[in-house]
Amino acid sequence: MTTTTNSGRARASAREGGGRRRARGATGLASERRDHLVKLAAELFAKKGFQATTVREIADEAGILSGSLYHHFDSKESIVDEILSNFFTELMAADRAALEQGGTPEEVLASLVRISFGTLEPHRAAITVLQNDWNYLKGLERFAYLIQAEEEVEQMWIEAIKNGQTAGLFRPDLDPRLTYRMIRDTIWVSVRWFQPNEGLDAKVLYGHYVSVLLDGIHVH
Amino acid sequence: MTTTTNSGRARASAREGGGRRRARGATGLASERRDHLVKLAAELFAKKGFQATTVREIADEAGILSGSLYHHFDSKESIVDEILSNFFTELMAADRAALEQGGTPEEVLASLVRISFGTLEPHRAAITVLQNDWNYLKGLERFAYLIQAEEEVEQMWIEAIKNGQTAGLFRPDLDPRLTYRMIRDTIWVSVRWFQPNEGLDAKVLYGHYVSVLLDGIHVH
Amino acid sequence: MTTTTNSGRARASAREGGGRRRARGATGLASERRDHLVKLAAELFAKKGFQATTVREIADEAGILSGSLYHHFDSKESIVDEILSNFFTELMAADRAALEQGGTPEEVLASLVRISFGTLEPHRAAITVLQNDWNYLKGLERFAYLIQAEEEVEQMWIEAIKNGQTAGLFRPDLDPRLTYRMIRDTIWVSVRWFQPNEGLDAKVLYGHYVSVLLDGIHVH
Amino acid sequence: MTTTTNSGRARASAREGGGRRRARGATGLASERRDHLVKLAAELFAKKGFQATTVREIADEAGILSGSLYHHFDSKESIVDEILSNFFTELMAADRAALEQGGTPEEVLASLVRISFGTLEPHRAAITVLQNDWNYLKGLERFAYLIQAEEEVEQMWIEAIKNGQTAGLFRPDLDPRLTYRMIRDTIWVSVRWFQPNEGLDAKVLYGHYVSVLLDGIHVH
DNA sequence: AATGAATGAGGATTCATTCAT
DNA sequence: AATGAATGAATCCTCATTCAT
Repeated sequence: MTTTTNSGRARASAREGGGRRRARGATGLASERRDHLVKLAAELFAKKGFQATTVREIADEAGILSGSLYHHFDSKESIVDEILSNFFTELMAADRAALEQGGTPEEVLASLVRISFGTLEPHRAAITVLQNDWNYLKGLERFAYLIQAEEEVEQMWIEAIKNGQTAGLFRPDLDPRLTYRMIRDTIWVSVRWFQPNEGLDAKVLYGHYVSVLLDGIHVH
Repeated sequence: MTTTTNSGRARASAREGGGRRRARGATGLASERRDHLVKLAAELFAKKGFQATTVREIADEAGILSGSLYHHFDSKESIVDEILSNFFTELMAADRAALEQGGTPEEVLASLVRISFGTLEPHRAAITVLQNDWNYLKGLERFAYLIQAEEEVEQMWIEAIKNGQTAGLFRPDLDPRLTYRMIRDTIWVSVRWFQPNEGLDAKVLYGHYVSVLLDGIHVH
Repeated sequence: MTTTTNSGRARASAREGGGRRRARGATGLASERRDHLVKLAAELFAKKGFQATTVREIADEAGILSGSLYHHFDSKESIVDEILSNFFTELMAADRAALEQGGTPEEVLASLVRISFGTLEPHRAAITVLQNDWNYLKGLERFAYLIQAEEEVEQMWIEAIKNGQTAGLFRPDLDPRLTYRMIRDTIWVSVRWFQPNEGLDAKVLYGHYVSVLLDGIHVH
Repeated sequence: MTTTTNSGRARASAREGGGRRRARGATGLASERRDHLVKLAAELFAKKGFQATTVREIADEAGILSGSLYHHFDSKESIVDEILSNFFTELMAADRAALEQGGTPEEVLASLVRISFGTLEPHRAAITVLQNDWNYLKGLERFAYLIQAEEEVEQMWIEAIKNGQTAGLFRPDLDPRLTYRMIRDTIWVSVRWFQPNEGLDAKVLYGHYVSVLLDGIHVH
């Protein structure tokens, strides 16, 4: 079991070798305090970026001194690790379930899209960090597992898209991988500007995006 | 005249009152040395991120000492400023020209898309920085002008899309603003993974994206 | 409450909005460590000047690393701020008390002079900094409050001198403001060369100066 | 002959060893350009302080690049050296002349005071630098000669004061050295706040100061 | 007489992290 | 669980000075 993540599911390689702090209980429940701190940090990371957020700012937000954070976490990286692995664990579990449940290719693809949109609000911070700080984080060995997780997700989408093409539902001239990336990017990047309030909620955005992706902007 | 930008066109407010270094000559041509340094820095910013790139790394790349960079630039920020304003100046000039040239709404929109794709290679570094570091840079007063530039671009696109709807070419149920953002994001985010070599060049990507955006992935 | 001053009394405008470090406890007592560091810094500032004293020198004197100073202080400026505001707070409180206590104009003026001389030893460092580095420090916004403090002191002196003139004790042809400045300068500038040991103590100096100022060097 | 000073008179020890730049012609006339630069630098040193004034600021003021200053001067220090030695050379020459000319002790002392006041305007910058930056400059070997110059001045004053005491004109209970310093400080420190315009000119200030020093502020 | 590019040494400051209490 | 003090390495930037042109 890793020292910093509960799931471990999303994590391809469990970097052991330590566990000096905070093993979670067998029940899988972490301390509320810890979870609270992760949430505070997530907000800050999303707002200011991972690098630009200092450990002191996180501690200030929590009303403690920066050194005290290290009672809960190994490092600043382990906090963001927890945020990101939580997100991927949930996303992949949902994606797998969608594929296992089956249905028409269109239904499966719609499920995948809906799942992605569904993460936009509960995991807004994680997605924002991924958008803004991935370029930096990907350089750290510790986050290599995220690349593998992302590849697994990609495979699931490509499979769904190919099934749709085989079934004659989706245009056969489209490259499944490019199509996946286009959809993925278009959804996740929206965290940059999408504000769930304002009369534009996630459902409207979802409807609009799915509609364009499926039928294009042309009048047919 | 600002000390950090050549064009000034993209820059809404000329922040004077510092400028002890490096005004460009009346010809509008900067020194070759300076331009070279900007290019080196752009590569590094794109690869490692703005914050994660140290001034020393830029200097090392140029074969000089870090302090010597300050003979050419006021600050690290003024380097990235130059990179970004160059990009926006060119993009906006091209967009404006496309609108002025006119044509059918479809032609205009196609031009805007083609222009955006066309910046992907010459301004790859700028776009990458914008994708990865904007969250940080937007917090700096000095980059407020970029927000205004982006808004002007948005208006041009929205106008083109609306014209297409009025002409009955584009689906009237689509929100022009959401549509613009979807297209913009989808194009620019691709710098994250798009490598122009590999048998997948910008034209193929362009063709694929335009095709999906115009006609959707559905078989009609 | 400011983060850098204990008294706040001498400080005309409380510059809030930073203060992530070091608020003093409710008791108004700073940590001994901090006070010790301020004293060390004061000595160095007095000896070498504010600008010429490096943060590393202060830290060296304290036996810690330069970065560690920032656990206690926001900046080098906030250290000197503390030194100077302590001095002004005390001086002004004493001056106010002297005026409130009343007495003949001569007694009041003598009190003011005695108070000024009395600060020469306990606040030698602050006065030295004021003499040597004021030209630099006055350019910093943060020290604008010192100008106002000085003006309040001037008003108290001028009042005392005018009272003496009204009472027929002091020559009516003298400009109270010029007279004040002459006395003030003459006292404080002496820190430049006055060494309290050497058989010339502050009392002798005080006696000499008061005698000349009151009666002149002429034989009458 | 030194490389940086014309007079050499005020300079106790002629630091040779170079003379690679700017020897003055046998006529004692330096280039106008050089004198102009010294004047510009003097203004800046007086306004901002010696340390706080950068070589680039001086060059900017002269409309040249900072490196170009080194065609005229060895170093920043040699500029201030020229400013200060000019001042001392003139002051000492005048003081010597006053003593040689003789007269009653009162006349001699009055002359010395008048001479000091007389330097306030033409040498305002030098005196200001001396007041503000002496604490720093005195630490530099190169300026040791100023200490000797100052001592010579002190001796002249003390002699004059003693003569006055012997003649029964000045109070015999006063310490001549303390009296000198009091007068000297009181005059020179006034550059800090004294602005020659404003209806308060040097003559009024002179009259006031002399009057107080000679007769005190008491009504007799 | 001046430029333009660079040096090199240092300066204040930041910040993740450690650790004794 | 948390404090308070400190570390140590790095960061951006400054500036007097040099020198080939």
